[in-house]
Amino acid sequence: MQCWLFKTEPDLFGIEDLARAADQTARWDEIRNYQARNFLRDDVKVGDQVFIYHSSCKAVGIAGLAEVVRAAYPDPSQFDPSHALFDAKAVVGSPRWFCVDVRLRQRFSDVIPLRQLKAMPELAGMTLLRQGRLSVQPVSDAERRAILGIL
DNA sequence: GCCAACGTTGGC
DNA sequence: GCCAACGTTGGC
Repeated sequence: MQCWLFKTEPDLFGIEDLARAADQTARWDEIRNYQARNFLRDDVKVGDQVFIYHSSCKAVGIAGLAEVVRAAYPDPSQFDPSHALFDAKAVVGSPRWFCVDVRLRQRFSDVIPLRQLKAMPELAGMTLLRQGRLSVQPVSDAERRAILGIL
């Protein structure tokens, strides 16, 4: 079992939306970054755990935990001309962008603030803290335990 | 709103 | 393949 961190802007889609979704399950789509895409397409598997991270908002940090319930499939938004992220270069049968489905497992009573994560020596090497802009990223076992240990 | 860091595009 | 210009992310 691999663990991941997925970023999202809660003003657009946050953990509250995931909690309200049917079966608390939602498509994790609209990823348009190749490094993130490659992780989604090649490495994210059913049963993997996912920390849900809220960015660009008031309470920046980790909001909860989800689980992958469907592995990579073509992101439909790339083929939809009315969609803001429509990709004219994407070809059905040879898609560029992928998505997965996740189900909520646990909504943390409080968002774990980014500030607190930054202060933890165990997380000093974490991708989140080292690489600014990556919306799908692996979390090591030690990092996962350190984060869950906060709860 | 600012701005640093990083990714993408496109001319050559 | 280089690199300048431009666009986006995302914390503050």
